[in-house]
Amino acid sequence: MNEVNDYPRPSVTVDLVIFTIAEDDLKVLLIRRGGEPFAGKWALPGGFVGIDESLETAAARELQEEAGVTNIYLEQLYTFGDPGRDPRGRVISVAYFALIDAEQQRIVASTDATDAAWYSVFDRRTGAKLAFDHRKILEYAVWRLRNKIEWTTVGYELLPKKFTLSELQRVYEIILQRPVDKRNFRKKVIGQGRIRELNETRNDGAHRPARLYSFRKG
Amino acid sequence: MNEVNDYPRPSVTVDLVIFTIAEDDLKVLLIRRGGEPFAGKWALPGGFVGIDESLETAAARELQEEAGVTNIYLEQLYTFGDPGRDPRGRVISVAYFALIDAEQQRIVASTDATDAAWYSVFDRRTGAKLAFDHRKILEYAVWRLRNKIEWTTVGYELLPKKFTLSELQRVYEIILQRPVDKRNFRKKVIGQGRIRELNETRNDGAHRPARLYSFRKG
DNA sequence: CCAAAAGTGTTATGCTTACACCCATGC
DNA sequence: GCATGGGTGTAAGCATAACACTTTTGG
Repeated sequence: MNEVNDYPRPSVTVDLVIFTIAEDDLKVLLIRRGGEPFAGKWALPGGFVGIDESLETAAARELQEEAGVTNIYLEQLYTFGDPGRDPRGRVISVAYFALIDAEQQRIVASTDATDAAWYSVFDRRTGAKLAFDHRKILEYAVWRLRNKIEWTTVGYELLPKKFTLSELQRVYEIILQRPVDKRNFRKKVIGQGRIRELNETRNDGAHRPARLYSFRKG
Repeated sequence: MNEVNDYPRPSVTVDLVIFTIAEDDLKVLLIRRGGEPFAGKWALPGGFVGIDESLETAAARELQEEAGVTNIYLEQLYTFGDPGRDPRGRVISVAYFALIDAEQQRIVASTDATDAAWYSVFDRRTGAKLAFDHRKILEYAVWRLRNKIEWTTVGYELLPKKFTLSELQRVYEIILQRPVDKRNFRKKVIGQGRIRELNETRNDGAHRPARLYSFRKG
C-alpha cells in the first residue's frame, strides 16, 4: 500500500446540525460569520477535528463550545466532501446532528463567530441565509430526523425529563408537519413501554392539569 | 473563523464494502495486504482521496481499480475516524458500500495488493481475517444492507438485468438469513410495480421454466 | 357556568402472515 | 412416470386510522 505521507491532505471539520423545539417550531442553531468567505451569512456551528481527537469527541467539544451543552443526543449524519465546497481549500466535513431540549437552550458566545441564534427550519428564508453547502446539510438532517422519529424514540430527546403527552405529540406534529391523532398517538407511545407515568401533574392554566411522564432509557 | 492552514491535517481514505451474491451466499471483496501494517491480513479495498476529487468519485475510482466495475450501486455508509485505527498515523476513512451482480464478478489485479478474493460475510472466520477496524465497518455495512433491503429496492442491484422471482427471493433469504414465503414475496414485489414481466423464460433443468423479469429504474 | 386543554374506546380498513396443491419440464 | 423447481389464492390475525364526548381546572 502507498505511504500515508505520499498524498496531499485535506482539512477535516465537523459541522453540527443542532435541533431544538422552541416557539412551537423546529429550530436549528446558526452562527453568523464574521470574516470571509461568506461574511455576514449564517453557518452551522463546527470546527476542525484535532489530530488526536475522534470525530465524535470533536463533535461533542463543538457542542460544548458553541451551544454550551454536554451529554446530549449526538449522531453522525453524513460526510460532505466535494472539492470547492469551501473556497479556502479542500475541506471535508463530517456532519453530525444533535437534539437538545428546551431547558438547555442557552447559547454560549462563540470564539470564532460574532453571533448565534435559533432559526426556524421550515421558514424558507433560513435556507437562503446559509454559507457553504450548509443548506444541503440542513435539508439532509431534517430528512433524517423525520424518518428517524417514526421508528425510534429520538423524539424524547427534544423534551425535558418530565413532559406531558400533549407536548410529546406536538413534537411529532412539528417535525412531521402534519396533525397527529391524539388517541392513536397515546395508544402508540404507551404501548411502546418506553415512558413511565409519574405521580405528578402540571397545572398550566384554566383547564384540566396534564399528567407528567418520563422517558425510560435503554 | 480560524484559518484552514492552522491545523495539522489527517489523511482521508475511502474504504469499500463491495457485496455480491455468489455460491448461494453473501460475499464481500477483500484484498490481502502485502506490507505492514497487518501484512498477510485481509482488508477492504480502498485508497486515498485525491485532493481535487470528490468522495463519491474516489469511491467509484477505487471500485474500478480494484473490482473492475463501473456504474454500479454505491452509497456512503459512515465515516470512521478514531485516532489509532491506522498505526501509520491519523487516517479518517469514509466507508461506502457497493452492490454488484453475478455477471460483474471479475476482479482486477490491484496495484497495491497481492491478492483479492470474495469471502462469505456470514462465516465467522471472515471477521477474524480483517485488518484495521474493517471488521466493524463490515458489520455496520451488513446491518445497513439488511435494513435497507426491507424498505427499498436495493436487492435488485445484486442480480443481473434479467432474473427470476425465485432468484430475487433467494437474495432476500440470504441477506436476511431467514426463509421467506414464496407467495407473499411474489405478491409484495409485483405489487410494488418496480419490475416488468418479460416474454422470456429461463430453462434451468428438469423442471418448469421460470419467467424472467427486469427491474424498472426510477 | 364558560372556556380550554386533558383524557378515554370502539369500529373499519388495510397489511401481513400462514398455508397446500397443480404445472411444465428433463430424464 | 417421477423428480424438480415454478407458479397460484384465500382466510386469519394484527396493526393502523378514523372518529366524539366527558373531565378537570381557572376565571
